Amino acid sequence: MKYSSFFLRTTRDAKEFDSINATLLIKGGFIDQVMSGVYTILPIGLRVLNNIERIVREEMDHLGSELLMPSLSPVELWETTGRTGVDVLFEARGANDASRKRNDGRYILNSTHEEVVTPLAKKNRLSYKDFPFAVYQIQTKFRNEERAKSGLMRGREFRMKDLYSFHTSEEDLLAFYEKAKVAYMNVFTRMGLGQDTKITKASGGDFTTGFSHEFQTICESGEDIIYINKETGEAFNKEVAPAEGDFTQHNASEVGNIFPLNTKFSKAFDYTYTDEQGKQQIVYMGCYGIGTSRLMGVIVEKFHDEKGIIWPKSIAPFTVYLASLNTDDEEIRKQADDVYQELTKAGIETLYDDRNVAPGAKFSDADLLGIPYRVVVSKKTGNQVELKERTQDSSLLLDISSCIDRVKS
RNA sequence: CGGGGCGUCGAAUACCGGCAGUACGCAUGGUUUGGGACCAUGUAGACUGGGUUCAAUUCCCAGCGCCCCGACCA
Repeated sequence: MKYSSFFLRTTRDAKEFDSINATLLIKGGFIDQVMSGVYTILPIGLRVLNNIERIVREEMDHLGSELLMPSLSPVELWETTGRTGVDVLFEARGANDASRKRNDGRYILNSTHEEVVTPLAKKNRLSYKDFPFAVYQIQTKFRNEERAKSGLMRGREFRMKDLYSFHTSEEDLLAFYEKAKVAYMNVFTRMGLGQDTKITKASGGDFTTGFSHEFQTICESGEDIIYINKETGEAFNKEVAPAEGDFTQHNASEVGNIFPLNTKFSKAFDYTYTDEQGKQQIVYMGCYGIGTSRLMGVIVEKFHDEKGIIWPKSIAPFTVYLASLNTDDEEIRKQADDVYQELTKAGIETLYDDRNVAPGAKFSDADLLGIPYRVVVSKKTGNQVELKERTQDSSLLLDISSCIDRVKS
């Protein structure tokens, strides 16, 4: 991708926002605020989000089948489960519904999808032979947070992966629940968050009288407080923290949350299956969420320095930032074009800064954007290139082929 | 949802009851090119509605929006 034709604009003098992720993502042109808690994901930001969601997909495909449910649903479904009173729900109606005297103009902008997925499953999974099964989606969710804040950490519209599992017994549900924990940790580990992400006991909230489990990433700007038992390593959300024991306290941000729903929604929708004896039995369900856009914010909070973002290689928007200096020199321009071709041919995703701007502007953009490798072509580099990692201060002068080998290794 | 603050060129800010300023960006020309270069010229701005006043961007009221603190966060 050539910088000059990419829809990307960084700013030098953006003001400081209430969180590091908001400041760096806005300065770097990853996101643009449309209103409180609502952001456009700009092209370079979308590359990151897509990478995050690709990893989530790869892990979730082991658990269930991907589908896509709608953002809009009829309010009647929510009346069935009694969740219309939840105050984060956005209600929507057609602009002309009132004047047309229609009374079917009430919709919910879905904040989660139990109300959609349970009737769906009930349509075609009715025999014990059909169980267990699970479906998931990655989709935009709406929650009317009373106070949106901290950039991507707490928006009113955000991206989420939500998976729903269906079982013939509580034991089977719990077995799947443990498999989901493993898959979740794989996701966070692949993004560099494995060490600092704790499976945390939390309240079951509206869903269950028992515990749910949150995946909490220890993070200064996190909105939650968790306690970790020094002896056992067990983690607890503040809301369920036990009084006994020796604990360390941490700020943390919730990147995932899983609930054993048991029969809450199957009862509401009267979802039963036929067992081997021909009898009707109630279905057991679980739900499992990962906030993918929030993950993007948390990763920035975890991985940055005074110069900008430091993306983990697995989700970086590009692998290489290619900067050609001395762009008015025809020969160097041509050499940089060739290096760009070579990198691209080698399958390395490259942002080629071909702009006619001062070298410092290119270096600071490379740092701010957090791309893992920086490759420089200039009159100093001769017929070689200079390779520098984002995390290191020193650079190496290399032939293009050994540069490619290093980047790919 | 309680409390507070703020709305000024594209973004950031300043001053002011009487011609709205700065540096950034953007445009044009020239000089530059290893850590956000420089010169010249140009470009563009007072959230909306009402009130007070000879005169309102400035003071008052309302609305809308944004931000911060707290509560909330299935």
